[in-house]
Amino acid sequence: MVPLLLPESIGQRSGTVRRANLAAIVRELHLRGPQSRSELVARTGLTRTAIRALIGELVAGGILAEERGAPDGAPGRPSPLVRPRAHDVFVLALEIRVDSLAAALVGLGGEILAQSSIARPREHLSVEAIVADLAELTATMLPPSEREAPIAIGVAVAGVVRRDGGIVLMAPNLGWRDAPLAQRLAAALATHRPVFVANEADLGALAELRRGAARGADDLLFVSGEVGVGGGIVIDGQPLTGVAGFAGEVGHMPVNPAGRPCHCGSTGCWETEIGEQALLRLAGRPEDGGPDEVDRVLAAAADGAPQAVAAFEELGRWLGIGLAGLVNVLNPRVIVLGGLFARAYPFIDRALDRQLGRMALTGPRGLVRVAPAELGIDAPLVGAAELALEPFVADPAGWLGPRAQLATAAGA
Amino acid sequence: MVPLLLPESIGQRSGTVRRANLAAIVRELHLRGPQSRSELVARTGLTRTAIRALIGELVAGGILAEERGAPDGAPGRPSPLVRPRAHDVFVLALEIRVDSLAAALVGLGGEILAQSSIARPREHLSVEAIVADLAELTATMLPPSEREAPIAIGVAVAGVVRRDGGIVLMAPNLGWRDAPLAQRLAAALATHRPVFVANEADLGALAELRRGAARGADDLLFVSGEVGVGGGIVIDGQPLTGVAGFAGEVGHMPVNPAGRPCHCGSTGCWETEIGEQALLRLAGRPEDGGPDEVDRVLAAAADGAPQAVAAFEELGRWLGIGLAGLVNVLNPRVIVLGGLFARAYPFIDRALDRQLGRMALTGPRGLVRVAPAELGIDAPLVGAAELALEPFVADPAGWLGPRAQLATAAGA
DNA sequence: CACGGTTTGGAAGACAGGTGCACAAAACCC
DNA sequence: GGGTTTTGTGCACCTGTCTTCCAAACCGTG
Repeated sequence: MVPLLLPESIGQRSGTVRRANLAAIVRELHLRGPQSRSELVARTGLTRTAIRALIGELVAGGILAEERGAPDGAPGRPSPLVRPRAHDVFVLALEIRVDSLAAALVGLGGEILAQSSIARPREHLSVEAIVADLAELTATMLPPSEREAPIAIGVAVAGVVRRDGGIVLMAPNLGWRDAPLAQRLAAALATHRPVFVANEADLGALAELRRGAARGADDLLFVSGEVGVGGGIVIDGQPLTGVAGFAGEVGHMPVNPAGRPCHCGSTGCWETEIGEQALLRLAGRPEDGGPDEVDRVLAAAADGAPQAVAAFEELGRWLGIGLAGLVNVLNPRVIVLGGLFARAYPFIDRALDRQLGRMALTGPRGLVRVAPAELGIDAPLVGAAELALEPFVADPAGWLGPRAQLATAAGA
Repeated sequence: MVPLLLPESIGQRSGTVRRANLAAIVRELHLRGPQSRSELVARTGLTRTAIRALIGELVAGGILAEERGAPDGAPGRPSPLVRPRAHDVFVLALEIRVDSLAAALVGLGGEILAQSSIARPREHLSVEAIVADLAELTATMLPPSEREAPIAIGVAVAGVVRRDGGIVLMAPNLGWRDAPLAQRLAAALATHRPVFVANEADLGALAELRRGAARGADDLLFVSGEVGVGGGIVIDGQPLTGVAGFAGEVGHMPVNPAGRPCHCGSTGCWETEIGEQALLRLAGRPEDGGPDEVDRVLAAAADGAPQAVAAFEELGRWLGIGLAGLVNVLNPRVIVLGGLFARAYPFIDRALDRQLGRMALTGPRGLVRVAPAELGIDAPLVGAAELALEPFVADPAGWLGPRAQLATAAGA
């Protein structure tokens, strides 16, 4: 797996090596969980001596802890187990959903320490109102005295976010345009910790890649059906944001120029064929019925109601058409379907595969793997935590304080 | 710009630093041309001392040369000019075109040292026959005694190439399937140098990014119209190959499910709306007329013939529809149009922009930049050279011999 | 329960490679 | 020709990993 953040300068100095090695150890533990020292030696290719010094520094810095590993019956001196101190190094993850707000505290290593959510009226709300609600929600998990305890804050939002993660350029469902969400949120939370904002589908993709259905892969296409259709692309472990943050807006890929007008101003967008409204239309229900109607269609399909089953088949067919285009452009290893598509997966499965087989160029060993999401509704929240943890994981040396003493020096 | 090749092990050792710094210097000179030593100091952020030692090693290794820079009127001791020794470090670039074969010798820094091509009958030809012709073509530029002089060989081919660049999985125009081109070519050229094969559109993209219309950018979408429609995607300086090498096959993106059958077996592929045959159909000419008919349509449009002009407008419209989808998925900084689209650019320009404006999500400052290719028919050949040079540029230390003496040691 | 075998942690010195500083060299300007 | 500026050069120093040797801790066996 490749670091998300690139080195700042192209010239490397000696210190770069140590920083890279500290990062390699922390990333390994973050992604694969606690390991023995000697496992880390094997994985990084470094010597025991080097690993010892690096881990010593990270333990002294309060980032990792070492403990006696469980005896495993193997001969030889047992190697201590190294684990991230999730309760000391953690982030606050937030998500602005269509009809709720969610928050979680997530520690290094991915452990969810606390989680909560509140309902939100499904109508346009100002940045100020939502930010205030998020602050209130946060207060239920984090007493005011610990406002600065999370090392960073990550936010998932259904909208286009500028590449640097500060400003929400466009969020149709919320009616936002050029909203300085990061700044407002920092003020409302009364924290000086950095706030990182990103698109919910991009973060869902990251979450499924690291902790969900695509664990182990490093290329992924994530397509999630909600009110609209969002997409997230990960290439070589890096989320693809695009120049302006628009990448992955697969819902507005034209698939049917003779089709219906889309609210984005274009015609025949994929979203108009596979979005929530398209499903309700196909099922002969009121298009604006919202999630309740969708649930009813799902229930009907589960009961075998012909119109519902047919509606999902048609949805699956259009899903396959769009995915075929994306496969031919991106050739990903895994496609993960989230939101509505995950819940409806058993009903769209066959039509989707058939269409994909017809239209996608087949690789040497058949098609890409298509799988429903594993993390469900929490995917973007988990992704927001990963986003917020990323700068730390990519350079833990920066968090070791002005000059953390080496373990050896501290011991003397 | 980011190295194309990733480090092998996640643990960094001290030696890594020197290798990375040698690579940084060579890459800088390769991409931006000859520079003074002090410019390199400024760009890499390394100290004069470090740069001196590194350049000394590269000069001693025969990779770079230092010479007195031209006096520029600035005060202070003049800094020597460092340039790549293009005549000592060069590659052989080959391209298998629809109706010709092309070859070039390209030096480090991108200088074309020699170039030639021969015609090829437009019919299916075996790997053996083409490989033999390529060897013959090569012999006209490179005497047998210098067979091993190029440090590597790069080949551009219109087909899907396995990610590792050894095997052509599928080349419809040539009738190949799982063709071991790299191995056969090495045998025919009687060389032990490595042979790298890649898709011509991917290489065209790389070439336009580094030496053509997208110089300076590091994200690019390249779409080229030939018999079929090929595409190349570059993200953060890295060509996107996809898991199996299929990435960038934009020609087979479905854009019109109610459209025509495509030779790939699917229906309504972009290629069926914007390929050579589509143009000829729109212009009311025989679909199988080939390049000569295409030239006639271009000439007619230049004369203002209504049917030809209308044909290009319709082509531009469909080009815009597909590009809008790609923009919404990839959000690239630059789109470069090659082949037919570059030649027809003045006639498709307006319709394309109009359609793109209608269907693409607009970034903060309007749309992406769309530009015709600069390198013309040579783009894939230039890209093949870049491909072949890449391993060298990414790690020149490996070419410095078992143990090249340091300049200081050599001087003593 | 003592013993050897095995695996791992620990400490000192070697080696690699970039930094910083003082000084010399080579240009320009007046 | 002297002063200024910029850059190359040599040397001591710092950071950081590798190598080597030894000690510690666990297993199995007699």
